[in-house]
Amino acid sequence: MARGSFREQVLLAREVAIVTAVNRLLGEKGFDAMTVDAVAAEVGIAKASLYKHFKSKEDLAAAAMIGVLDRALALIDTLQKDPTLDERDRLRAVTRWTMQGQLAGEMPSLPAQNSALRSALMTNKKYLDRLMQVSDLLGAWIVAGQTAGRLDVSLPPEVLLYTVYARACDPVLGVLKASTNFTDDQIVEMLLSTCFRGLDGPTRLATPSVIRQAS
Amino acid sequence: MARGSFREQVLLAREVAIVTAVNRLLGEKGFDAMTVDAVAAEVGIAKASLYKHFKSKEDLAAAAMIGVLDRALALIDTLQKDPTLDERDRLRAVTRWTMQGQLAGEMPSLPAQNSALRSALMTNKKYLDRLMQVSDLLGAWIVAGQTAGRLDVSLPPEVLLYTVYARACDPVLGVLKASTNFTDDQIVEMLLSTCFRGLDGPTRLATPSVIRQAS
DNA sequence: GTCTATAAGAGGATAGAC
DNA sequence: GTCTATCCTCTTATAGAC
Repeated sequence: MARGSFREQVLLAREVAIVTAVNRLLGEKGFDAMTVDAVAAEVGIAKASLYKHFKSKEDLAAAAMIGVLDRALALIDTLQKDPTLDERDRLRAVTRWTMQGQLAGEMPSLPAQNSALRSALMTNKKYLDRLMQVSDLLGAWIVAGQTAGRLDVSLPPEVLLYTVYARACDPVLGVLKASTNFTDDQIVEMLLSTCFRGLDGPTRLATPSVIRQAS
Repeated sequence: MARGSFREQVLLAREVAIVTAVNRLLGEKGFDAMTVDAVAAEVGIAKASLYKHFKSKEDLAAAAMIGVLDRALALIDTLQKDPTLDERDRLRAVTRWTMQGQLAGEMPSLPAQNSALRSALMTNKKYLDRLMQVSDLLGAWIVAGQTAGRLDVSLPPEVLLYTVYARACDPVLGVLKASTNFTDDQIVEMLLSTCFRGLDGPTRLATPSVIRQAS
């Protein structure tokens, strides 16, 4: 291994450390409340050094999001290969992973409102590529699950997809963790229940009059 | 009506105008992104004048939240009196109102993370009073609904309560509004379905093994 | 109570030496 | 690439005249 390669590895390790810190802080405080100073402090380097690796705060967040999507793609791939699971089981497993990550403080939560961050992400090819990959894969599961009658066919697939996505930033997780004595696992299983089975009791009512329409 | 009373009415009207503006901006941008300058501009007064009415930005947000809770209490009272509705219907109606308010941009969305705002709210007696009133009333409906088998009895009442609360800041509403052609009413009815009936298809699976535990 | 002007401080980003 | 020191902008909050 050449000397240049070693140096590169050191730099790569530093970037990994930066993204890890960003990931944690983004999960803990959200994008707005996270300061670049805090990231630099957690990594143990000067703020100016951060800007040699990433050109803006939005870039930092984008790197963290790309990491999450990469992990999601790896999980999806693993689930895809398990023949004992149907599509609903797989979607549930991804949702569970999402919730567990949030409770562990490793899931960067990006307010859907933020415009500066959103526009940065929407022009980030690496991010968009992975987001579309995830959406395509999950979307295929959803449609298959609906066809098999395991997922609600009266709802457009996008609605199911976005509902699953939203579990990554569901505030109920944090509120339950802070105000009750349930374990993380119990919280996750309960919210998986509200997500997939809903709040209704066992008495199923008539099919809702949801009207399908072009999206 | 005395002159002093007239002056007071003018001031009251001004405060109402301020809270209305805060409400709108809080719904549109959230607490962090809302600036006091923007509020002053929307009301049409100087920023310093704002601070004669409310002593801090947190106070502004608290006033808006109190207004929302007052409206919620009024709605709950109306629903309470309607004998044609069962508890689940009432909970659904409150959830629908919540979603409609968010889509109309009138529902201030407060990130559950924000500490400065949270601590300000937690020491605001008027806010806490109303929040507890709402929670008690909705909690009673939930327990009654569970007893009647209309709401999932395998979940603790708090989980149902917080899940309903979370619909006031569900990002799925905004995403669907921005990326599809569904009408507001369609979006609301679809998300009411995901909330109460869940994502599962008509084939109900075995009762989930959610373990009740002290909260 | 309303205004103009400004203090006070946080936070994103950069200059320039090494 | 890393550091220290600094700039600059934005935002909350207040001083002081009217």
